[in-house]
Amino acid sequence: MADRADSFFDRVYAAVRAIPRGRVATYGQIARLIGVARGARAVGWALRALPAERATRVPWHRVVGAGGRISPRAGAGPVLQRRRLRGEGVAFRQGRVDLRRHGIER
DNA sequence: CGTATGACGAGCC
DNA sequence: AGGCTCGCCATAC
Repeated sequence: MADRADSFFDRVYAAVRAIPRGRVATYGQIARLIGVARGARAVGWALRALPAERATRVPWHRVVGAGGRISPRAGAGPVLQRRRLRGEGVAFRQGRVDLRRHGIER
């Protein structure tokens, strides 16, 4: 079918949807997974373009910044993200996700 | 087509 | 440790 996974955004969404429940990936890892090694920033742009945070099937909350930090941004996103992750059993250490335990494999 | 923007990231001070 | 700058990438305008 026609090409839906051809655009950069869709490739990002596909990769994010592949993150297992209870685990997290960094923007940089997503970028690498879709073949754009230095496109971490663009990954963030793609997630930002998602419809309402609650009205998407893309588990955007499983994507965090390098080191496991939740990227600060306007709105209740960060709070919701942390809440959802904790709901999946993801452990935080000083405001940061413990990537050693919940990070995806590289 | 040039400039601005942003949910990044690594390096430097 | 914490904060700032610079480089990267894909869009928006």
